[in-house]
Amino acid sequence: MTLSEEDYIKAIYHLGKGEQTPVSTNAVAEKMDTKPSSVTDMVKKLSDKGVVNYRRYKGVRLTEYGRKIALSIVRKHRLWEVFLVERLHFSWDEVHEVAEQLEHVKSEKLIDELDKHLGFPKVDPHGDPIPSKDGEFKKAVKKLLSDALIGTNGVCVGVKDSSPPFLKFLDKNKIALGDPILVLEKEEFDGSLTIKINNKEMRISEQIASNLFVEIID
Amino acid sequence: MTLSEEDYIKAIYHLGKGEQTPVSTNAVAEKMDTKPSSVTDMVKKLSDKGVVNYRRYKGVRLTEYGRKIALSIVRKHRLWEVFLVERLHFSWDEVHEVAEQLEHVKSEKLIDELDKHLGFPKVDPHGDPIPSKDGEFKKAVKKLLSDALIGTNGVCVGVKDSSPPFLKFLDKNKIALGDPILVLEKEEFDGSLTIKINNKEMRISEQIASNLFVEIID
DNA sequence: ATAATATTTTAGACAAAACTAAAAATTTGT
DNA sequence: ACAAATTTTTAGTTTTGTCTAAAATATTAT
Repeated sequence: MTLSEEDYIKAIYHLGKGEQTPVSTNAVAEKMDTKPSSVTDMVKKLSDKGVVNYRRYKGVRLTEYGRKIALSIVRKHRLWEVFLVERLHFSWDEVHEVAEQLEHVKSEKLIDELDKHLGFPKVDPHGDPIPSKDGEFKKAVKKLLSDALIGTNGVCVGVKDSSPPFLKFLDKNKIALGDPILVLEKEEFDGSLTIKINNKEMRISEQIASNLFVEIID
Repeated sequence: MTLSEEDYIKAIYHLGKGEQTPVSTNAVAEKMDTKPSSVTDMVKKLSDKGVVNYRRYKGVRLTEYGRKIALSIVRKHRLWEVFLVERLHFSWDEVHEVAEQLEHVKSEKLIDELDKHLGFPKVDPHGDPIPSKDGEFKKAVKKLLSDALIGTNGVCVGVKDSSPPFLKFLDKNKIALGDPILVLEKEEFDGSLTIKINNKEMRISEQIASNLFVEIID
């Protein structure tokens, strides 16, 4: 697979929400910042290679083979993201561009050893699950903290609102990405939550909770 | 710089022995496993960009600007090699191909953080020096271990005698290329050395020492 | 249902980087 | 010095991935 082919495969994978639904030419073009005619050309090539199913005017979707390739790219991307954040002091919003490049490096040993080196992480710094070597996901569910049930055990994996005031609030309250969170109580009246984070109980408003993404472990 | 341009720059750099001497079109073609006519084309383009000086039929050499680029690529290549060997359990002869890919990843922060992460290594696993960020080398000198002074810190980089018995000896004593060596003591009487290698002290005869090349860090 | 609109494909061109075959310049051998 | 051999360049193609403009198909709105 060439670099360009891999980029298309990844785009089709993401647009297809992990599979199924055929993706429109225009959608791919938009996502890849290219022209629809270019997409048509590439999609024909990928079809010849058995990576996608394509019928003109009807959109495109990955074959089982194409999905395998997509998952291996996603796996590489997310493992590199973990490496960048955990070992090289990148912040979680700086990693994407670099991981985008690293994901194209070809070496099975490299990625297996990287996985081992990082302790076989299950999610990337944004909380998205990392496919295993054989293409399986640990189905981790990402949801807003405000949507979590009482008793939910999760990991703080992202923010919806990334404005400075909100980030500053998190910082001041020592809430960081990767922190485990347990939901203890939920107030009917205002939707505020009592949570346990870093072994400390605290109460947060509905507004805060609805801007924090958590990943539910099971 | 495109990937291809970077490869040419690196080839010209290496063939020019770190600078100076003009390099022939044929030599570049041979090194890059391509045709001389392709080299001519590319070299013209690089000349237009100010990366090389080129006069037809007279060969090509890097400009000061081109040398800067070459050094930054070499720096990346060698830092990645250190990473692969020290952190991901690659052996020193497996790293080249992968480092060849990683060296093209563009991110200043990535390489600076990697450097820091690895503890600012001065040489790669083959004992070749790693250019610093501003393009300086710690001029590494290669000499026979038997010629090294007490206290010398170096890296094992080659053998003079490459006969099976000698190589077998090295293997049995877990002395491998890339291993760092510290000279602790030198016996007047027979020239035998006490060295520290892989965090283990051992004594080796003058004969062994005079067949092992080491690269001295400073 | 059909005209208007939007999407997608086709056809033809272009740039980058490679190649082949032939021409030009340089180097070598006598 | 000059013919032969070698090296290098030029000219013309090819492939990959892109683009524009125009044609074809699908969707939507009346």
